[in-house]
Amino acid sequence: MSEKTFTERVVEVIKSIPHGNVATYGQLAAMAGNPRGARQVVRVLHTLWEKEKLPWHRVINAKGTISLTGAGFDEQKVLLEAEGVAVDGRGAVDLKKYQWRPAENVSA
DNA sequence: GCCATGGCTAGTA
DNA sequence: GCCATGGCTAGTA
Repeated sequence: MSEKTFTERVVEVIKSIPHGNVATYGQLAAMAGNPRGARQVVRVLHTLWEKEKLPWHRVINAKGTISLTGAGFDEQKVLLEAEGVAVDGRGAVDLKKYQWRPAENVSA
């Protein structure tokens, strides 16, 4: 059988985060089939973002803030703001406003 | 062993 | 602030 691995599903789900939206590590893990796989989402981003051209900047933590520090923090903030996502000085994003909610996007 | 989490607790104001 | 959690990439033999 050629079942996709959890990692492959994580890659796909990250790729489908819409422009101008954000998703949390745990949310992506759940969408990929494992609600407890947040750490794996972290690993996928860390190791595959370049090779898979992942929109890594659209992934933030469950508190709704940027998890990166230093230069990475600044870059993520800039990339998000460039696509219309407001980020405050602490790196906080309004999840109510910008979190990706696939179900809401289903055409009526 | 590694990783950019997440959720809950204790301790302070 | 602490610690349980999950799946595996990179590098050597």
